Amino acid sequence: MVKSLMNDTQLEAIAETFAALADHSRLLILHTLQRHPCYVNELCEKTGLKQANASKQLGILRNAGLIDGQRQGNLVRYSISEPMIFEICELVCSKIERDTRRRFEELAPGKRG
Amino acid sequence: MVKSLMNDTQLEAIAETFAALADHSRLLILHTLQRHPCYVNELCEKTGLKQANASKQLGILRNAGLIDGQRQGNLVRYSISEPMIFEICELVCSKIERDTRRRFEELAPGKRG
DNA sequence: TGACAATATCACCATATCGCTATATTGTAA
DNA sequence: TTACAATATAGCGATATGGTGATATTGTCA
Repeated sequence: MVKSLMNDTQLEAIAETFAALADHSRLLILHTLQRHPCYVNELCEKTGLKQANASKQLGILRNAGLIDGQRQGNLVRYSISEPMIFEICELVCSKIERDTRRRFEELAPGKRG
Repeated sequence: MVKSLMNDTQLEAIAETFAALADHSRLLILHTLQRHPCYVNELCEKTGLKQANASKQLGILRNAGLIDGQRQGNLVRYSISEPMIFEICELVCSKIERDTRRRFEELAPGKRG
């Protein structure tokens, strides 16, 4: 077994960041916050998530250091704290598009799209 | 609830890609394959993963379209099929470094590193 | 064909996670 | 203080996942 350039702690930290991104609801939240910061109730309305679930997912995103929440009286205003995630998502999206196109070509070779 | 620019299928596809990246063992495999393609037994040796587990995780990575496996007689040679993942990992790594440094600064303000 | 090697898959246990309801916490205003 | 609103947390059931040993599959060679 080879000595790794990456140690376990680093790998675990990277894995945790990806885990925070690996959920439909949380991606939806991030996608919503990308347009503009939101209070929790707004987020629930826009995403269709229930309040308890939204709070839970927001906590996970905040723990991962991807978003930031600031109390404003009775409300909490969440915003993206790590714009880098959109670069990442764009890379993934382009990969998925490529995959989809390739799979389509395999199914219907020569067809124009 | 607002109409999303991203539909559920797209979000699910993105989430699945991140899920494939959200595991310590799989990151270790990718990190190993980044240096050069490997046969399964080599991979087991280098990563310390057991054969059954390595096969399982390799299957997940292949399903996610991140790696590619080619039979060569009795062996199967795996290689990265999506170099983009290293761009992604680098972005995440730099974020983690930043976070770590910031946390360190908060604990020991003014200290030189 | 049979014996063997490399890899993949199966069945299982332990653990983690999602979304839910109910409840607790925190802040405002009277 | 009480009443109320916004958010967070607890606890639950259902489901998914990681790692394991055992076994199946696939390929090589005699």
